[in-house]
Amino acid sequence: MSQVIDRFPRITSMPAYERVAEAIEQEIVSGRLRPGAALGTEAELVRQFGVNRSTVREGIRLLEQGGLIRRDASRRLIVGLPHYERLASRMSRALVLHQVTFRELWEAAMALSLATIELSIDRATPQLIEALERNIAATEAARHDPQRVGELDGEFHMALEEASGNRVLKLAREPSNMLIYPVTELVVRDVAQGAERLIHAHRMLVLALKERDADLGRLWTRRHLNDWRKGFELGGRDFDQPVDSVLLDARRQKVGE
Amino acid sequence: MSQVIDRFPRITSMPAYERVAEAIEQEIVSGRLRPGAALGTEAELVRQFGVNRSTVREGIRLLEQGGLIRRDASRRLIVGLPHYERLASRMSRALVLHQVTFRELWEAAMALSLATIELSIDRATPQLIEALERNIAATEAARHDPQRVGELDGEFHMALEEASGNRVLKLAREPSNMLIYPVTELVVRDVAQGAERLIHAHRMLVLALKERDADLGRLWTRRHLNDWRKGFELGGRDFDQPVDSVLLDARRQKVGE
DNA sequence: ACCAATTTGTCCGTATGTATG
DNA sequence: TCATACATACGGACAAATTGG
Repeated sequence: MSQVIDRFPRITSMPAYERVAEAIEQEIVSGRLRPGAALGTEAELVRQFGVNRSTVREGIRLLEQGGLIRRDASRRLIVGLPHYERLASRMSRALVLHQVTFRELWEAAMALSLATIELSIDRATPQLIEALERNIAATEAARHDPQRVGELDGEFHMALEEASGNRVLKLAREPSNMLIYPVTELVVRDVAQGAERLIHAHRMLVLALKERDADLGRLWTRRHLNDWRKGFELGGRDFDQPVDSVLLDARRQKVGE
Repeated sequence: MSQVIDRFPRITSMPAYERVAEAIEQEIVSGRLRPGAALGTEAELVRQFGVNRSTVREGIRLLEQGGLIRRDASRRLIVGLPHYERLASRMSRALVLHQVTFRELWEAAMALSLATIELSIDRATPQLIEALERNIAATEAARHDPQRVGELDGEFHMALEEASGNRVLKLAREPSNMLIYPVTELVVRDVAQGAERLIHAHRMLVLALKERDADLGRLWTRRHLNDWRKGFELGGRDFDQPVDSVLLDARRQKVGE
């Protein structure tokens, strides 16, 4: 047995099903195949690549999982546009497997929330502010239902990210969100006045949007997240503890992936 | 044909290969199968699941793509730990397909860079500061080689993210980085004094780390990124133009994925 | 270093359920 | 309603690579 560390992947090693996947992927990322375009039947791919159906099918599975290709209602292959949520779900799963801590999640959420509110203050439309106010009203109505409050809080911040007009920011936040919001429910449940403090913070954030007051937005973003952290620690939880896979399981059941 | 929108996915619809993949995934994310653990041979999985080998293989391909399982040197299946870079690569590919603009990338990079420098100032070790200084020295030596300057700039910020001690932040930035740094080379090439300004900014960032001066760190992070933006626009490029797939192709060739 | 057993990669043929026209 | 096309799934087969004696 050789002790030498391989520097190069052996050139003969790439199986046919990987090459099939890569060939199709190249066509898509290069733009020659647009999202929504039909990829042809398996039989056609068999003919084009000159490999067996089983091989084509394995290659298809590789891309199918990443969302790069998918099947329409009649199970025909079409080029797909990888959806944010799907990728975010994989990211948060990776975060859990890497045992990141709640502190890391919280720090990242703070940075991204501050950027989100700043951009939203510049770009928020009346329609969006109205949607946020409806969300606050719904949260007030559900203030005694921690689970619903947690859900509505997630929707509030999702709408805020939408308002920022920055999809990169939204995508960067999503993995953290998927792990943080399930805990919000617990925080609201544990802390007396938790729901009220959350609602008030949301109100002040909307006020900041209306007045286009960036300082106010930053202030209440910080307070809102600090409240979350205090609630987290008041519940006897360790801020430097790795995110538990239990959280991910709960989240995945809701998403229904 | 029914015009009714389906409310529920039909329960019989999940193909056997998907159920195979999901069953294995559950074992992994729940922690019952640890990264590095052997998954058994295909024949064993055929026996356990009671399906055909082709079906097992298709299910395996689904997980293989996400990095959740991989093959060791002898092509046996083992549980893998999805690597950041792999996911970041898919994320940036999705960003390109969604035609995000350089403005969106830049705004996200700004938010994350500011957070990174703040945390790094709290947590940077002497070893790390030394590594950053070596990087600056190397950049000075290569100041007339735009490509090398671009690479070293990427390494500088990567090290800075490492110093922040926050993997979520690092992961959130990586997709933007993969699209931004290839352009840094062009910016340095176009702008006279580009390399000098870059080097000076890096020096001031290291100074901020040494003095533990957060204000200084934020100031020069902003200046550094504003420089990048000015250079981008001086090159006649449109800041609100979608990221071109050409960039991704160039990047993917370097990574060699 | 050779040999036998195991395992993966690939291929072939066929049957079945389902969607489309 | 019927016929066709297609994806899904199965069983079997063989070559190449790898392992372990």
